[in-house]
Amino acid sequence: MTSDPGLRQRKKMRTRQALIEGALRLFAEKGYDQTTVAEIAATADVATRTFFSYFDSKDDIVFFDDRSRLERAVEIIGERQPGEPVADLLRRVIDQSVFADTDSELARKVGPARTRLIASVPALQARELHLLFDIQLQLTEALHLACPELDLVEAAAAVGSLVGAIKVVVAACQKRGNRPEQTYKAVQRATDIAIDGLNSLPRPA
Amino acid sequence: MTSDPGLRQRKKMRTRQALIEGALRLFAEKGYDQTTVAEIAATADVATRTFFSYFDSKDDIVFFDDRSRLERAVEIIGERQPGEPVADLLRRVIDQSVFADTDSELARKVGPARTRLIASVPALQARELHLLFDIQLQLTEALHLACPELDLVEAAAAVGSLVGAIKVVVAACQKRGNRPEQTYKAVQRATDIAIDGLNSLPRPA
DNA sequence: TGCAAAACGTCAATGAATGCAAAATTGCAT
DNA sequence: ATGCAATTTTGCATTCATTGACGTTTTGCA
Repeated sequence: MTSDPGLRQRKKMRTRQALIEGALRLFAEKGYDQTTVAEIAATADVATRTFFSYFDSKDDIVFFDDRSRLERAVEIIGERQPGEPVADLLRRVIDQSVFADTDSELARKVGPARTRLIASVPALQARELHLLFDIQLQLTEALHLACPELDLVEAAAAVGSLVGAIKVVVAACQKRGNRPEQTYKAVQRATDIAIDGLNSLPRPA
Repeated sequence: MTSDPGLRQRKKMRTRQALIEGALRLFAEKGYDQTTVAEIAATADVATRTFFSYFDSKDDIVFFDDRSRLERAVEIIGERQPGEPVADLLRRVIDQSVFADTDSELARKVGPARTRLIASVPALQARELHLLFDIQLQLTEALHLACPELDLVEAAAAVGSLVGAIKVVVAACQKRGNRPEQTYKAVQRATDIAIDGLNSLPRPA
């Protein structure tokens, strides 16, 4: 399958790619709300209707690589070393699927611009949170499978606690306008807090 | 201000209430997607256009009491007893603002039906997650203010970790079709895990 | 080459959301 | 009670995402 994309598939890939690049370029140039689906379709020389056979909605196109990120994460969980502590495993998941650039050069190219875009468009924020939520449910299943010592509730709590801590911390950093480096440190701190628990926080003087 | 709503305000309140009740009734009867804003407006005897001066969007009306829940939560955080452990404080916040019914009888009346509705409509799920995210940022600020021993990152991690664990656990329970009672127990467990940290989870055999 | 499936495009319709200016209501002062 | 000013409500037009139905074109394969 990977060896034989076939003309048909290759063509679809190219169109898909063209739509993504066109969309992100337009979003950057004119803003998300000011860009219509028709315009996006035009950049790839397809009909407006066709756009919707590639993406379910206008906002979907911004998250084109979510699926591959999730797959990588599930893969990492599946490769858990027997006896490896859950905390260690999840640390690796975060590092390699959230921070690592996806294989595609495309993802690398748009990375920071996309982050800014999402942060500035409420509709995209909502979409991202929804996708992330779904991802967490799938990670929960994967974790439950890979760690027989965890019941489903424990797996869900582990995933939710870690991802939740990171997500809110990142948002708080962005809101305050932190540099990426500081934000990265904050993520490490958030991870530690989730792993060590709220009781590990500093006590009142 | 509470003593003198004035005819104008009272009328607005009644219209608002009528819109909410009409909308939720229609959503329950015909489903969310099958209900148009025009129909909702009709149940309250106002023009379609007027709906949008009461709510920013069709999905907004489902979350009519979010604001008051948030306000209660912030209030509770503000009343923190000096020296009270963060974990205890946040436990109370969860109990009293998430589970407790809001003051309004309306919220109580629609409670369970609304939960089912949101779970079944993707657009509402996304909206809920977005609102919840925003709420978490505000709780982070409140917590940071009430607990000087916590820096902003720590406060954000605390809120995100706890809320994240609970949210994912609840979803996992619903997905599996658990009874409300089991789900409630699972929330307690999720809370404990967030507070004690992922390292408190059972180790592999 | 020729057929069946897959993809694309055209057309039309629905419905959310918004801007605008006119019409109706209400609060308040005279 | 009357009238003015502020606030709301409304009707209307418009834009745009999204979807369904259906005919046309391409591509894969026998």
